[in-house]
Amino acid sequence: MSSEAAPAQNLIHTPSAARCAHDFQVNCNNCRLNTICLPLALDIAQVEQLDRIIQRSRPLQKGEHIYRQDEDFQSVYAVRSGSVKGYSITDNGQEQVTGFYFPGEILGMDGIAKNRHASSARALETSSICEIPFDKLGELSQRIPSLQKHFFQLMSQEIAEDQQLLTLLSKNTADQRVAALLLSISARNKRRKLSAANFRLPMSRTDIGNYLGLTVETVSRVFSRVQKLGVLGVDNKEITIIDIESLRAVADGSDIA
Amino acid sequence: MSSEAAPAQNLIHTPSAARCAHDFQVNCNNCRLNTICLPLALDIAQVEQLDRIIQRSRPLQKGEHIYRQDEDFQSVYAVRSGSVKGYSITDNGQEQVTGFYFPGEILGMDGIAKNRHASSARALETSSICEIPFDKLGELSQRIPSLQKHFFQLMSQEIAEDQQLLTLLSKNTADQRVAALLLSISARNKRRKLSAANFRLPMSRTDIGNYLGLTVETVSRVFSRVQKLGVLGVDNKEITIIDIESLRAVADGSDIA
DNA sequence: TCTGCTGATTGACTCAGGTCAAACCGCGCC
DNA sequence: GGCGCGGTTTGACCTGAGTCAATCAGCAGA
Repeated sequence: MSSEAAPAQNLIHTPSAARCAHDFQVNCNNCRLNTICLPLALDIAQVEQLDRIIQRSRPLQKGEHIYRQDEDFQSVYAVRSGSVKGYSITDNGQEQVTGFYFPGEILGMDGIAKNRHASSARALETSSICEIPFDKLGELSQRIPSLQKHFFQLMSQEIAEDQQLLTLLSKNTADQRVAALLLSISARNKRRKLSAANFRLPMSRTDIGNYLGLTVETVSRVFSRVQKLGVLGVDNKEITIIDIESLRAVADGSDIA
Repeated sequence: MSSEAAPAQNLIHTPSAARCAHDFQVNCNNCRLNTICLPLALDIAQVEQLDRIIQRSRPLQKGEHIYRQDEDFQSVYAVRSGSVKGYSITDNGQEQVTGFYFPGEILGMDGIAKNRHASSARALETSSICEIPFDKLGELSQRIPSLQKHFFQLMSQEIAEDQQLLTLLSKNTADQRVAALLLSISARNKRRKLSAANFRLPMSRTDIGNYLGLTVETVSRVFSRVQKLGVLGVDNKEITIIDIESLRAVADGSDIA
């Protein structure tokens, strides 16, 4: 359902090729993310059926929107490469970051209920996205039980994760929240066979703070403090987890020695 | 999918009748909640198919569990009467209230992802519950597209609501949070054709605080303050919304005159 | 190279809500 | 009736994170 694009394939400057999926020579069967975003139980023929409904457009530039709040809901999306920020604008006009999405992850499922997107999503860096038209996915799910099950599971997972986040926000200190986010990103990197200890944060401090219910200043102070303790190396957006056990200790509030 | 039990039918003291659905003389077609928890598009025959898989057991007493965190996931549940508290226990042993469920509402969907309940649920008062075995629901959804769609929508709605709650917790003051909860309960009462202005809170102040990321003391102070302003009447758990416009003003932070 | 802009950091001060402690209330039970 | 207990309220005080402000670093464009 999503595949990391080969770097050499960036077709941004060939607009005639845009929206033509074949040019990307990518499909679910050869995508190295398919163990993450596809149900394991699908056979090759079924994956091909799914593949046929998926639309792969040109990569999005940093800041471009995938969908906007209140737009008609048509599709859910899988991140193939890059990263995405989900956010909504509240009645009184402030932004609330609702999530960060990395390769292999699905976004847009909050729009199904009302047939209108409940949030917006924009690329945090140049990103490739697979679009999955939801009505076609529904039809296909009628015929492939394991696909239906997979989507129920994906949505359930998002519910469970949001509830964990609620706990984080309502019970934990600034240090714990930031540590938990870093551990989450590290774990998601690991799942994609990337370094769990070394990564570049694609989002700004402001976005991190917004997501975690903190101000920029507090996020910045936490980074400084934890760096001083020798738990993290922080060089602007470049993060090195030096002592993951201590980071876990920070995350669950058991003060480090 | 759920029906408010006739009060006279309380069979708690006739254990032999427990687990025998017929004794409750209740089904989805005669349930006055069916416009809330069923997809509108189902015809009578389809509702009967659904009805056949639903299990209605004896009413639960206050404090009894519907399911427990980490138990095998088998079913989702609909509240027919009463009310339910969802909560989870974090790694470090504290309780986090994840939601309150009223008649017509569905709970347990966070267990689908891992096939294990991610939270626990217990009755806040004597309550009747419809149990919907999830594997059978999945099969039925294969045959009834509008039922599949309805469940996708229900889950999507829960995601969207959780994200609104995240915003509430990360951006709003204690006053705003409490006001928002009261407005939510009021609106849900209204949907069930009950009084939007007068109701009894089934949960404790502690639960409210836990749910909203506040302490009991703060919740209590907010109630006192808002009561003194003439916006609410508070008599222990009995709530009267005296001035709903002002309550809305409190909820969105625009201070009342 | 300089200039301007956006994002990150650091410090000083404030305050909303947490903590701790003491009443208080309603209710079931003896 | 009196007793005990869990839940609620209120007060006094404290603190973690927000606010405001200054500075700094990185980078794009002239």
